[in-house]
Amino acid sequence: MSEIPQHIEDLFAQLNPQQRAAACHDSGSLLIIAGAGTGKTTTLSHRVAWLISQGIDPSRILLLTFSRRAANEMVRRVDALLRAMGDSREHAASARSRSIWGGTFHSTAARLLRRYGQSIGLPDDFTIIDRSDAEDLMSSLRSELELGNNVAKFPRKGTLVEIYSRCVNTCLKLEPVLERYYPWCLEHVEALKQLFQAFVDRKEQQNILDYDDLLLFWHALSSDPAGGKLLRGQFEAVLVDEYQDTNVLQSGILKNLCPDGAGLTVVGDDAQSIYSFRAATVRNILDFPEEYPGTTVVTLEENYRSTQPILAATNQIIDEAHERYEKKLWSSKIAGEPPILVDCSDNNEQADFVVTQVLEHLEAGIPLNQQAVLFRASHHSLALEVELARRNIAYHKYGGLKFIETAHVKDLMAYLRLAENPRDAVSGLRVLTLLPGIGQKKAQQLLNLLAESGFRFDAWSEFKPPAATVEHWPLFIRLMKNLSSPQSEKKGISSEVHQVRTFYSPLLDQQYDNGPARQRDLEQLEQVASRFSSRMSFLEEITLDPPSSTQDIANDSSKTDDDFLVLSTIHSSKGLEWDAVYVLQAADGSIPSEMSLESNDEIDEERRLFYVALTRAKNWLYVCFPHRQYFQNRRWNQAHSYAQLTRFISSKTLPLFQRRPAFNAEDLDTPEEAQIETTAEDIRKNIRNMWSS
DNA sequence: GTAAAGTGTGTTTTT
DNA sequence: CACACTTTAC
Repeated sequence: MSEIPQHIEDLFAQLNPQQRAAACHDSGSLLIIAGAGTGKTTTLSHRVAWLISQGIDPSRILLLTFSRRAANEMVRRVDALLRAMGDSREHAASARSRSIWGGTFHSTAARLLRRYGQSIGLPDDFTIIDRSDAEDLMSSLRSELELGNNVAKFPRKGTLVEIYSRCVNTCLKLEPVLERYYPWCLEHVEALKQLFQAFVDRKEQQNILDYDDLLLFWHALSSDPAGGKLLRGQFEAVLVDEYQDTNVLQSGILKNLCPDGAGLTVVGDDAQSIYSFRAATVRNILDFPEEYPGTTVVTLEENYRSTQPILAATNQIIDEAHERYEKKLWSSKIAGEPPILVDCSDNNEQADFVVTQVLEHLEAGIPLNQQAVLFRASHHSLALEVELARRNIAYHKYGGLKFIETAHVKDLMAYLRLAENPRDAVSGLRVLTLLPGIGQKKAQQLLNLLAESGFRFDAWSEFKPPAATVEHWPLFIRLMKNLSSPQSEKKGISSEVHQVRTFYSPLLDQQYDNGPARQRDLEQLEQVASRFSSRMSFLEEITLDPPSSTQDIANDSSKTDDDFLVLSTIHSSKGLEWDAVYVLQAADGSIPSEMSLESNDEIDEERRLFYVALTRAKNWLYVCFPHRQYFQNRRWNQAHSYAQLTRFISSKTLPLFQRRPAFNAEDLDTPEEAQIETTAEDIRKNIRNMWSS
């Protein structure tokens, strides 16, 4: 460690010795094992500030995080540090921190490929498709090639993309992937090969890249002798957050960027690896020291987040994992409430309990935004959402079905994407089949016509539309021509959204129910669009970093400081923390998920997931266990079974919790009104069901 | 031949 | 409730 000037010394004095060692490490490869709540973000931002203070040009620093939000937060903190370091040029400080390359692997890939992709023969005007677009493409190729027709158990489109994606991200061939993860698909190997081949070809023809391609081409670019040199010349320091959730392709990219590890810093926690379904491998972080000999390993174990009673429980839970690397988190916050295991009769009572407890904390001065409800699967929060709506409590839900994935939003984006890239037949097919009277076949003919004309929408004027299409057809052509005219760009992207909306609104009302609500979504999208300078950047941002909740979109610009409760999947809660945390559905089958019981590896990952959920809590932790589980099945409407407590609260863990029922007996007869209301509803439901088939 | 309406089945997590 | 597949309508 080199000598530290006094004014910088002061800034780093607030770090603990391990954090400080990490932040001020020299340029050799560095692995920071950062347990939950150990000040990872602080350490990483100090490290970036340190590197800059050592004379590294910020534009030659690459900071890879798992979301753009995390990247922005990091840059903000670096900025603050640079100012505090007394950079004489105040403005210079923020300009410098802004020039840092920050973002996700995927968004960074897009940026780099637009700049340098041509050197490996990739056009710079590609458009990017998301997961469901990839599924649509896969599905239309499947029917085009007539694969899997009349064949039992041919994988569905979602599974097809999953298999394909896993092959790409693990860098494995099809057969081993099938054997390991999809053995029931082995009989279709040949069909799959043919299909995936066509999938690759088609994406090339259409000048589109999917999520996997972004990594794949970045990897290819970095492997190329010339391309690799270019990228290595671009970056002097590379820092990676959440390294436990990277995959083989991503670690390969890093290896190409920093072959001997010089300038490379990775941060993560093997106990929080929860993305193996996305081909992330915990081996990346575990084997890092062998991959880069001479690596300095720093372990952060002092937890600044949770109270000791909460840590005692979470430490015990992670201790029981099959494979793990020893570290023991400790906290100086000795005193505190024990975590509470709440017995609920069913998920309605669970919802009731959460709302009651949330309000109690609110009255005691804990704002809603310092409280969060976490769950394994998006639908686990349904009953709670109903209750929150009924009692007028504001909430934001993260994870699950995103705003951007709803059909009407996808429709609108497809018009814009087709205008941006007329070769994009996925979007073409989508917008054409929206027109009444046009289905798969006619749409395909029209797309062929478009291709033959050199992708000029004029070509469609020759088409004789069927009766149902007549009134829409000329308007549609005019819309597409307007959007693709050079003048359109000048008027701004939100004017384009407006034009699309004008054309599409009547179709929307016809196509879907709940029209007004959907129309409102599109109005919001128009608002959002006004913040973007070009159609390309709008499309790219929206596909690579979609707003994670519908409410975010509404509030983003106006920054309403309305207080709201956070509802989130555990996956989306990564890296965050709240004063009070409520975990729903701590029952076997939900946590761990029924779907992930095949192997010890899968169960271990579910355990880590539970661990991640619990370690989000600072002061209060409630784990809810609804005893009775209802079946959603239409046929067995009223059926239920009695669940088991999640296996992750073992006999050794249980004593670390305080166990109590959701409501005490005396509480139960107080809210009489509500009591009678629900009872009546139950009776009606039962009566109705007596006559339903 | 093609589009649209109808029927039966299975539900995680996300860049 | 969306998906794959089937039947009916144009």
